[in-house]
Amino acid sequence: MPVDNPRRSGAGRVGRPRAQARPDSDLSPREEVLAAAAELFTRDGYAATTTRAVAEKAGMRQASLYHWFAGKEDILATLLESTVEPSLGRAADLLAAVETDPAARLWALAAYDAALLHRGLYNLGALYQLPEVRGERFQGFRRARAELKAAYGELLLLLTPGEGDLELRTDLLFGLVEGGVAVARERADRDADRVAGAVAAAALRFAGVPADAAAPAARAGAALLAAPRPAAG
Amino acid sequence: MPVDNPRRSGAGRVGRPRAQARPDSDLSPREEVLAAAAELFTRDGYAATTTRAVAEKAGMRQASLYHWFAGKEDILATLLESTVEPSLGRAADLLAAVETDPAARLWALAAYDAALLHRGLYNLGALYQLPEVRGERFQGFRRARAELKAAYGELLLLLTPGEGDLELRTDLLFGLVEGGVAVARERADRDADRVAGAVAAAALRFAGVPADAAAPAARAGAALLAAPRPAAG
DNA sequence: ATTATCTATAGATCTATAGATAATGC
DNA sequence: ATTATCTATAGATCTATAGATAATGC
Repeated sequence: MPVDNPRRSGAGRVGRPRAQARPDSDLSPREEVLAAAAELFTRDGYAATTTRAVAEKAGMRQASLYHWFAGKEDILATLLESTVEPSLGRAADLLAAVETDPAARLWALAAYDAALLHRGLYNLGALYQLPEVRGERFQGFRRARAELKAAYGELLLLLTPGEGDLELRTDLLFGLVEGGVAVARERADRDADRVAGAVAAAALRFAGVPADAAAPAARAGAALLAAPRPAAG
Repeated sequence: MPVDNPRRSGAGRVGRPRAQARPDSDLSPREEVLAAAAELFTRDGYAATTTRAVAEKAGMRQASLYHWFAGKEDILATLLESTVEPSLGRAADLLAAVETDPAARLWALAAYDAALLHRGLYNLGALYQLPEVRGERFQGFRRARAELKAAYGELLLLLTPGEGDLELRTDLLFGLVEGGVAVARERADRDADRVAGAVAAAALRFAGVPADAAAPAARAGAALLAAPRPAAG
């Protein structure tokens, strides 16, 4: 089986050289494939993207893909997992910060998550809807996404105790973030931070945070994101 | 070219009989194809659904599809258009009702739209994200959807005059409805009206409607939907 | 004559595997 | 010996077209 982090560049790479030599990319071949796939999947759609197109964009032949991934689904699953994980890590930190105003924590979670969905190559938000994602290989991703949603739910409960239908309201809050970014992303001229701030403000209103409390909560939330993350343990 | 509404059932249908006779369906062959495609596209995804599967579910052979539609894309475009159009009609009525409280009108629009997205076979909300939808055949759909979004924007402007960034906030409101329904739909045990009510309530909060004004606005909005639609002028 | 269907199939892919090859590692 | 790549291709589809056929309409 291939090693996760082979020497990335320079002379003296193990293995047969590529048919099309390319400038050194600083990425491992595995990462090159993921980056290529992320761009093509989001631009052209998962089903419409061929393994050949991914491989060529990554600088290798179609068959070489299979040295790094079990198949096309494996690539998608890896990408999806890598998109939720950072938000999930943040969510854990924010849930643990029990002394901090829940409104600030919700602002921080929504802003972080929205910025991640918006930025980078990855508008994988849209891919969540894919029926392929129902398959077994995607269980890890689905679990992580459900956990992230549950974090929104916990903060929402702190902000609106006593209101019924928490589960449905959690789904709508989560849908606001994912769907809001998806629609906002249809215009190319917006930067991630602006969208993230607007999404986070909307999340606070959704959670019933009064208008005069919103601005301080946003400031506190931004400060949470700026601070170094607490060490695990 | 085929006629839009051929005799739907009974003995004496024009044309060669189907290979697999079926109980009369009350639908025209065209409608049978659309119903079959709607279910398969949303269940298995557009790309993963073959023309053969659609045809067989509709009770005809694969090639017979092409008598009614120019191709697979044509079927999808027709479906998408038919999903937005009713909401668009409602939106026009609601924008014209200038004497009515904008909060009630926004409630009505969001609830109607959400219920439509949630109900029926059609969770075509998810298909909006498809890269195929960028093609030329989908221009009509895209225009209709943009017009629907603009209606949300007009009501939002009435409710929050003076707040900046109206365009981005409109996108987020629209994303809240589409995305909220998409996530809420992941659980099968919710009925459309409950989801629609929750989405509409969230839309009011998003638009800054104060908590004590929300319940009356919801009642007035529901009344708007219950009343017969005004005749076109 | 017109219509709605059918059967048959050309042509175009696309994924994944088999097996060879050209580097470095030891 | 190990690794990362390559070339070649089997096998499986899938869409859309060509042309025939079996009803009703007039």
